Amino acid sequence: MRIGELAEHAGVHPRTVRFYERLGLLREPARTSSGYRDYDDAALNRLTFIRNAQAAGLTLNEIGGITQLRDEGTTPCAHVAELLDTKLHHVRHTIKQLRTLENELVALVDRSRSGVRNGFRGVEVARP
Amino acid sequence: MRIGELAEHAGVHPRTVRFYERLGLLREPARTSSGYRDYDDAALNRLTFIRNAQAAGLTLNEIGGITQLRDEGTTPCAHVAELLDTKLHHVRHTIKQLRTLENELVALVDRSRSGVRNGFRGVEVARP
DNA sequence: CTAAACCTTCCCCTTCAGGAGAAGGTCAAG
DNA sequence: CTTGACCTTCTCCTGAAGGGGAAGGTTTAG
Repeated sequence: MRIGELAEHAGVHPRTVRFYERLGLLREPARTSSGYRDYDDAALNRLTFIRNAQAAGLTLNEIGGITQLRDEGTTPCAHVAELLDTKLHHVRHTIKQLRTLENELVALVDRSRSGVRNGFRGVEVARP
Repeated sequence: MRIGELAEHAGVHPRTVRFYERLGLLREPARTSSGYRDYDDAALNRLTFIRNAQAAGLTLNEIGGITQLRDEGTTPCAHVAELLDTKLHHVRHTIKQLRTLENELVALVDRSRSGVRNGFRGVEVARP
């Protein structure tokens, strides 16, 4: 498929696809005889992964590290393994924090809905 | 208190305090005779509010909207409730994404570990 | 065949959330 | 009184994640 189709499937702009390619997040695709980028489904999978990881709060840089690792199929360096492990701990920590935040938001929404005058002041003392 | 003390209490850099002031998130404080910013506890409360709201996923712009409404005296409970509700949905979505990412990372860490054990250490890899 | 709708590369612009450094004034301790 | 830590304004820089338009080539529908 061409870049426009790929982009539409993933819900991004074609520019973004080229941008990711430039960053090394997407591999350079095949080209048609006229020079157009020609993608397969694997590219769509990867683009979707990038979007999901990004939505989860990873930077493109971090995502690049992970996809590179996936590409290589093996992780030759213990240093990289440590890095991944650190990232995993970080992700788990973030999940915990977000759960706490979720509860606080529920409480805040309830309070401001029920017309409490100080409804949003609670945010001031909330500790995310 | 002076800007350094305020900043330290809130865990930010003095530059950040001035930055928030410039954006209108913090009101211009009193000044000492020599021109130093002179903050009271209300400023610390507000700065803490900004940090918490930011941690909750609000942009500085959104936070500015809230604080401005608060300054005007109107109690925008409905508006804030809506904002918080949107953020709540966002947080829940992010948690889901992070769970997926967690699984992905677990798999990568496993592979990474077994790769090291299987003697692929000699393969050189660029440090991410 | 022609026009619209794609695609290409190139290079500069934008927004967000600050950070850096310069050049100078002030305050507290020794 | 001097030194170091802190403060002031000013202007510019960074980095992340793209967006925009120019100038041109390609494809496809009518």
